[in-house]
Amino acid sequence: MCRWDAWKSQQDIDLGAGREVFDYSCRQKDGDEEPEKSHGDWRSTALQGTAQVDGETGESVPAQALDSALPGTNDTVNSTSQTAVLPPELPSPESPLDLEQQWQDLLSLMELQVSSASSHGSDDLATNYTQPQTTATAINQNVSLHDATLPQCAADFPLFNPHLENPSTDSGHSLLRLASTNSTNFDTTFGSTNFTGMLFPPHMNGTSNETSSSSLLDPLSSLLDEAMLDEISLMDLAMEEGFDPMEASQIEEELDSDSGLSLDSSRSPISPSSSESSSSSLFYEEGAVGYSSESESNDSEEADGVIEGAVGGYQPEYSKFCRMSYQDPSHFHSLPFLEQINHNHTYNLPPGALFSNQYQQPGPGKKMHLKEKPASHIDVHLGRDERRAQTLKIPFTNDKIINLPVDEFNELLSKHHLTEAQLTLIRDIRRRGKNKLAAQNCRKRKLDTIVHLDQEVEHLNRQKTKLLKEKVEFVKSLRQMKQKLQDLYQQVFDSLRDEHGRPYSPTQYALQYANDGSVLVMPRALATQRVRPDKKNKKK
DNA sequence: GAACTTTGTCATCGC
DNA sequence: ATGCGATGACAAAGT
Repeated sequence: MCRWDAWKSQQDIDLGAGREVFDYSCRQKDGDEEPEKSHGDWRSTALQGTAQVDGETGESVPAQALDSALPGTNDTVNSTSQTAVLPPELPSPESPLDLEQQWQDLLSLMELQVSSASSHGSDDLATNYTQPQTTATAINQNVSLHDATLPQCAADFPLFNPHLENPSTDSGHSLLRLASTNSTNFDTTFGSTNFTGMLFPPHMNGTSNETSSSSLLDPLSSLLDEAMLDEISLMDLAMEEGFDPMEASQIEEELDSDSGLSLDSSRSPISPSSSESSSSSLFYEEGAVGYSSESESNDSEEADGVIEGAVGGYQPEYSKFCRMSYQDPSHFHSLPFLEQINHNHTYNLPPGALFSNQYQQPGPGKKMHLKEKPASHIDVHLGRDERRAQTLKIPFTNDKIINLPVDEFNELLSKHHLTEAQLTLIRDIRRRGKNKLAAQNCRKRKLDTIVHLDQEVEHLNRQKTKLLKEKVEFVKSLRQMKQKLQDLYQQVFDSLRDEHGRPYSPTQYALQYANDGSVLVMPRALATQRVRPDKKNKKK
């Protein structure tokens, strides 16, 4: 600043006499550059809609598991056949993702079964369930529940294999093994959780209710009630944060179009209605409008035409090119846009824009002159180099000084016999002029980078919304599956009969899923005890 | 007149 | 070593 002040003072002293000579023609900006002003409010709210997520769940059903669980016959509780077979051969939950997938599979599986049962198996179930089976049920003797049967229901509810194992008799309690084909299925599916908690409804009065459902499937409940519901809450929150269902279709279209970065028209750089067009528009409107006329005037004055074409990209057409290029919103969608920005160093000013001649002054000083000295049109700030050049009688224009290539510039200097002061000034003018352009380019690049980053933010927000929606769908599926599992449990339990053909009391007995995959009917008092598969196998 | 933006300039860095 | 572009920082002018 001190430097500047000193210099300016010097300028005033040196050039004071010649001010009115300079034609500080007003920058066209005064009249025409207003559009460039606005940096568009492209930061508009992030798109909140999202593509519809396929709500279908449970597509890949472990059919073999169900099939094996669906013997279709009443050879259910076969006491001789050891381990009852409950076959859901679901893969081990290696990860939460796997577990989720298994849930999906199980859900679809159940849906199939339920539909099947409702369509043709209900009657059979009713009859067969009351039909005492000859096959011994896998009942633990101590509870006097021998010969518990699991009739036809097994066929309709493959979750429980009809081949009930006759549990060990030395356990001191009756266990009705309903199913166990292998030990890798259900237990692992449910994270090695003792199925007792899952399959022991508090009251088994034959009707499912909410209380029973809540306590029926503890693992499920934990899954849903803890993690999932939290996530639902998150989703709800996300929804509240601005998701507008009305925009969903629109956003969906955007996603479908694979645009990914489609811009709001209101933020389009070419939007004429927006007083705040995008920054890019600002840039190129500036380059085109703010300096094109100056370039034209320059053309008229630069008769020799040395400048034109001398410096690559400084043709007058360049400004138009830039403007047209960046008016196209498509340029905002891809990296080539940025590449263009980064490599096109000509999109700021035409060659003659700044120093077309010593009498033409670009720059903001015009307005000041209109206020202060409309007659002189002197721009103290931007015109100093020109004034100094004229004072030192530099024999060529500042335009040439700044824009000529190095070789031509040196050649030009060699052609003239210049004093040291003149050479110094010329080099300063060149340095400042180039740096001025560089600064303009730098600022434009910076703004363009911001635009691009903002678009990235929008895109990521859309992705986030989409994923949250998918998560909601998954949670819904889990809930449905949970309910179906509860219903299935209820039906299976209700269908069981002891050796006297009487149903088990839901208050005294419950189904328990052992670690080895078998399902047992055991007293509720023992339900809380974890069934050790190794011991059970020994009992077999 | 304060606050903010725009623009030019300088210093510095890295190529 | 030199030139040159890029960029942060600063200040003046403008809004």
